[in-house]
Amino acid sequence: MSDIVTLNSPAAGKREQTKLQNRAAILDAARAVFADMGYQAATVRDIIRRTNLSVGAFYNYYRSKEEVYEALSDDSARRFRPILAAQYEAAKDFQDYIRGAIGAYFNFLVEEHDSWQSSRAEGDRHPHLRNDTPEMLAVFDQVRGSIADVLTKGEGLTVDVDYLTAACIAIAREVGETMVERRPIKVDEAVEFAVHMILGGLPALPRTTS
Amino acid sequence: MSDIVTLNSPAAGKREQTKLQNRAAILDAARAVFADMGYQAATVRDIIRRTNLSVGAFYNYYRSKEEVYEALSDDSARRFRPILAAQYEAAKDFQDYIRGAIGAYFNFLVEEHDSWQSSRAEGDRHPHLRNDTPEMLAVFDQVRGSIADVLTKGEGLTVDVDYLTAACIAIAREVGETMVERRPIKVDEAVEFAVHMILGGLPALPRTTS
Amino acid sequence: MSDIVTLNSPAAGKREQTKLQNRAAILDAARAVFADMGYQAATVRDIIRRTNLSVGAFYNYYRSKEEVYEALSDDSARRFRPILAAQYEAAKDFQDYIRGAIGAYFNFLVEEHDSWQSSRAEGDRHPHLRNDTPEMLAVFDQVRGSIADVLTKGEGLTVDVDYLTAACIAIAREVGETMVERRPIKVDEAVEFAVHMILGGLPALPRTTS
Amino acid sequence: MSDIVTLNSPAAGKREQTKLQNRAAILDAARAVFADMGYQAATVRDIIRRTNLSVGAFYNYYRSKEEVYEALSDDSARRFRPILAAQYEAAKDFQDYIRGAIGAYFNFLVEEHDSWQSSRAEGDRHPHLRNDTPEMLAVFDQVRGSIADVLTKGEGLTVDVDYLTAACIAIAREVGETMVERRPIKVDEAVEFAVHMILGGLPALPRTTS
DNA sequence: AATGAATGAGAATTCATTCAT
DNA sequence: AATGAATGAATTCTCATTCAT
Repeated sequence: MSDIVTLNSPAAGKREQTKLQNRAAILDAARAVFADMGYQAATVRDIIRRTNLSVGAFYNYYRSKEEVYEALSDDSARRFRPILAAQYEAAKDFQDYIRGAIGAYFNFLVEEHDSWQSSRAEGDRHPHLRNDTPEMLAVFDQVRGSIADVLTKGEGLTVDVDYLTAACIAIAREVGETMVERRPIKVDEAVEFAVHMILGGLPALPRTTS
Repeated sequence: MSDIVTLNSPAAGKREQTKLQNRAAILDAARAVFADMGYQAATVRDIIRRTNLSVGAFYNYYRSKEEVYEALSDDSARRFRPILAAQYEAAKDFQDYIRGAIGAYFNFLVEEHDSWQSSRAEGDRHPHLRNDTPEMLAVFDQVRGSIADVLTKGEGLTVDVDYLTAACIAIAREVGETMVERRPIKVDEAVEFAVHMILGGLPALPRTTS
Repeated sequence: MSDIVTLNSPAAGKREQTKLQNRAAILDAARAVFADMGYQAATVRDIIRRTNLSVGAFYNYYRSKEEVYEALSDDSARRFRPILAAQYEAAKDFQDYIRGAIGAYFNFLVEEHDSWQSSRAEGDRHPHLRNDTPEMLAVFDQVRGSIADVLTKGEGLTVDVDYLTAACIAIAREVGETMVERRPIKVDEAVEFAVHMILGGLPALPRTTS
Repeated sequence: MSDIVTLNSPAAGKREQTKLQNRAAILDAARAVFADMGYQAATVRDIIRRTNLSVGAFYNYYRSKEEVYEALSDDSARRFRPILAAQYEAAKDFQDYIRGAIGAYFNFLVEEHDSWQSSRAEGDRHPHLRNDTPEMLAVFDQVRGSIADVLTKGEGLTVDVDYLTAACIAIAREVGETMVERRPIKVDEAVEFAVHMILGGLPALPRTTS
């Protein structure tokens, strides 16, 4: 949830408090709504309905539906970035890094997932593809970037970086998605699977001639 | 005056011809539009704009945007099914099958890709996630099903089938996507990569205790 | 039905025959459709669907939906006019005329009614007002005219002619409507009722001072 | 600053005021439009055009054209019902009742008529049949019901109740219509006419054998 | 700031009419 | 003439955004 920063920040008058809370409320509602019906189908009224606020108030905080979308992306990215960075710091090598990043991502995923009521009401045509949420897309970009980063400067890996990045992100994405849809959710198991899938495949990959 | 009936394309009046062309034109336009902006964002007008036809004509052929969506899915599935089935027949074992299926899918992908102008014009918000096309979703479902099928009845594979299927489809999806976005398109290279990624990872996977 | 004149007219080539038949077929279909759903709600396709003809053919015979409406009016009026005229000739006095006119109208009504399948399918909001058919309106105008006519030149009737005409037409209309909705249809009974209602009321009416 | 709450129209904020006015404006416009071109032909745009409001506003107040229709019916019925009930109470016998009901109806008619600008602008195809307004139909139903009611429980009247009701309503309807189209409007005269027409005709009616 | 009604551009769909065959 | 697909204006309705209170 996005209220991490809203409380106890020094010099927060009651007014400022309320403003921050409302901002967060809108983001939370939007998160849920986008997850339920996708960005396009979601209406501003859908969002504020999950809120104590009025349509007007919505536009006091965000200039448009799109701005909320972006705020959501930024928010997620902002929260996920330090976690990923920490993994990066702590990592000894690529294998270590992958394990850390996947772990971080899967845990993040579970937290997010919990925070949605996931009302998942009517005929959801794309059940396996409701992670095109602004949040997730932003996080994917991060992970993608960091994987590419590690691979590029990594020890003599002469594989196709584009493909490997794509594969890593793909595995993380789909295995993660599968994970949160099972009961009970076993994060470690999923991490193990994804990690072994990636790292095990690695030695077998065709070498690039460059 | 004598050759009216002699043109030996069976049962092809000029009228019927045009109708088939129009039907195809709408499908093609819809394909492109869905690929460019996604199903939800696409409007009927967007579709017919890429066509010589009028709004009315659209509704002569399809009752709604959704019907086009389904036609597109059916179409893809229909074309892809036999190819996949052939691979299944020819396959000796899982490895064989995977290679065949991936190969078939990547070739299919290239064909599809070629058939779109891929105008990919302006504000493309999700460049890396535009394979949630009806076409692709239908094909994914196919591949997913057949992989699960092979895995299930396969020789003593005691891995998590859900995860493995997810991973396979994920790799195929994203590597394929990456492939078609590069110039020149090297199908074989991509197939090699994906296949090795999957098969190489296999032995390393955690065994299920069941 | 409108095919009274279509057969055996001298000098009718096969072509002319067909044309007349088609014309009549359209009118018949339109009659039924207008009766079922009203002029506004009826579509040209609704009309031709009850026909062997194509949309194009429709416009070969009539320039517009409205023209059919008018043709229907004309047609009815043309068929009803001589009947009414005959009554007028035969009538000795106002009472005689009223009886004759009402009788003619009610019989006409029953014929018309029979000629419709009266599919009367779905939610008909105005069951008591589906006699605003072009046909009926035209006939009403006729009757209205002739009643006014008789009254005006009639023997010293010093009543309000406008009102009396209105009342006569009203009674004829509604009693007639009621009649055709009952089973079995008893024309004579209805005629008796309407006639007595009108004629019985007559002596009681306030005299105009002129 | 002190009198904000003191304005003693009970619970009437300016906002509420405006809303009520808009609601009424839409109803008025709809009344006029339905009267001018009939329910079927009328479009929502026709209605809001006679208003200061926008299309959107229409849908803030009513969900569809049909809902306006119903609101109109309800409105009329609601206003007319008590008047009719009062007549029913006051009436000594059938004759009394008829006079009262007709009188009430004609007065109601004049009020309604006055409240419309009756723009009756262009191509008015059915000048003599524009009382198929939701308003009027609702009122007819009322009158019809109450007449049938009185007749049924009335003293030994062995006439055909269906026909008599139809005839009464018919006379009221058409004479009323004629009345409001004349200048000057003389309500009493019209009432006299209609009442005598009905009551005078009564003794002459054929008896039912039951 | 908060409210929620008003706005109006734009979406889906229908249908009278035209026109190529 | 007959056919029926094509056209596009017109209709209903939605929804992001603005604005008066």
